[in-house]
Amino acid sequence: MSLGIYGSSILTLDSKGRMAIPARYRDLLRQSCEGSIVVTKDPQYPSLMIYPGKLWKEISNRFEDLGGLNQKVRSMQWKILGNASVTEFEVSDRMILLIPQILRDFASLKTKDQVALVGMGSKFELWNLENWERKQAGLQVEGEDTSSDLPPSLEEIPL
Amino acid sequence: MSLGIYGSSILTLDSKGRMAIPARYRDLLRQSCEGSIVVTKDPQYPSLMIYPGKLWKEISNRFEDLGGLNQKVRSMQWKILGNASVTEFEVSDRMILLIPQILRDFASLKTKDQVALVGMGSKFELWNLENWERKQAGLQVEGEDTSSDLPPSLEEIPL
DNA sequence: TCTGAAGTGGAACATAATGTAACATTATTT
DNA sequence: AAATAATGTTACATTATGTTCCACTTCAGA
Repeated sequence: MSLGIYGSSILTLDSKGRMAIPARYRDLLRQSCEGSIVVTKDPQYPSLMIYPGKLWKEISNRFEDLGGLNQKVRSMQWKILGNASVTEFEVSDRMILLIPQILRDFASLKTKDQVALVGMGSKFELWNLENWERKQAGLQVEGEDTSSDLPPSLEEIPL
Repeated sequence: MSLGIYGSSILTLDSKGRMAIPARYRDLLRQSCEGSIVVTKDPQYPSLMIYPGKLWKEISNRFEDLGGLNQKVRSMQWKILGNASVTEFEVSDRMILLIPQILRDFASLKTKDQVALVGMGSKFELWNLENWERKQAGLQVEGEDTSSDLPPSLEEIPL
């Protein structure tokens, strides 16, 4: 069942690469993050996925259950599991999220720069603002990889 | 089953981009919005869709269930889910709706300007008045995108 | 142990969102 | 036709929110 996380916000990363989760999402997240939020790479586009802890557990388990003998599965596992950054939350927290430098580089997010945080139902995507606007306009962006057709076992995972 | 929301109204956005839902729709909405109303982009025309909460839950769940590994599905999710603005209502409320700036820009709605709110059965459309009049006259408007053919999984969703 | 870099936390500021009340216009009733 | 009620719009006051600044902590390597 969906968490009801929708809409996009323009935010700025501070000088250390942190951002505040917009207030309207905080209650929703407290109910579903189970104390943690996970940021990882998007497998197809130069953007980041932000999962509430509970959903992350489901999705990461699905990937692990697939085993590692299929090439495409394996590289998807590297991308999703191998880049995940877990942040612990106190319930009372103002929900400030540090995006590690490796992930900022991957998505072209610079400190003191504007980013787009996009609610996609039960998770967020985090985009460089310029790239997000290009995708909205139907254009391609540097670093996207939508070439490979995926095995059915992967297509079933509600990433 | 249809809600019976029909007809069009000419309204004006206030200086902050808000509008009051016309009184004649309010009772209908209270019965079907389940405490919330959702505004999002129209996928084909430069206008906005306004859904009562209950219908939004059905539609958004359909999109989320499709997963995110297909390109065309993903970009439709971006458009519909990623741009949705959820407004909570108290039952006794006067039903004033803030249209976020990103959505106003998309549909060319300026503050202190006239707009057309069009009842389409179970949802509304919100148009720049000039564009609405052009469409009534059978003309094209800037920002239309009716080109792309969609995968069957998307065509089935009663947007 | 010292030093520098990276991460964390609190408070203050500016701005945006929200709520309230009054006004003007339209519709309805007597 | 006049009076009353309902409705949409405007203006102002209040609250909430995101961002910045600065001080403090932690950790790794010299």
